[in-house]
Amino acid sequence: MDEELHEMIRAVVRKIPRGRVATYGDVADIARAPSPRLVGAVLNQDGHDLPWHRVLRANGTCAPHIADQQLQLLREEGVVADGGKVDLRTYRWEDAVKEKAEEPPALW
DNA sequence: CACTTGACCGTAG
DNA sequence: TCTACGGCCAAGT
Repeated sequence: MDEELHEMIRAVVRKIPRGRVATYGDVADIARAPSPRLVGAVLNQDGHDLPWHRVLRANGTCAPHIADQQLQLLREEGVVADGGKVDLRTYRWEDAVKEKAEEPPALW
């Protein structure tokens, strides 16, 4: 696994503001990762220090095995989940979407 | 080297 | 809205 990319992904996740969320796909794009799967893989290994709970699937749901804790942590930040799903239109990290649309060569 | 696995995603039906 | 499928890519067996 590419160490630099690995580091990049963690940096992006750390950057997600409180009370907001991002999808694995968003993080992948911003971190220039080849696939969203990689983001999940990285969080699975080194995600324990990060606000990993702010990362969810493209449809607003969380991975089954961690759903309970994730939803609770989010609730503590004011992110409400209806029927196990979060409304991305409301809580999605908009700045990330904007950056992604513009193609900033910025290297974070 | 071939095959399976997984914190995924977009498109059809 | 929800499920099924195919595609995806690195890591592990």
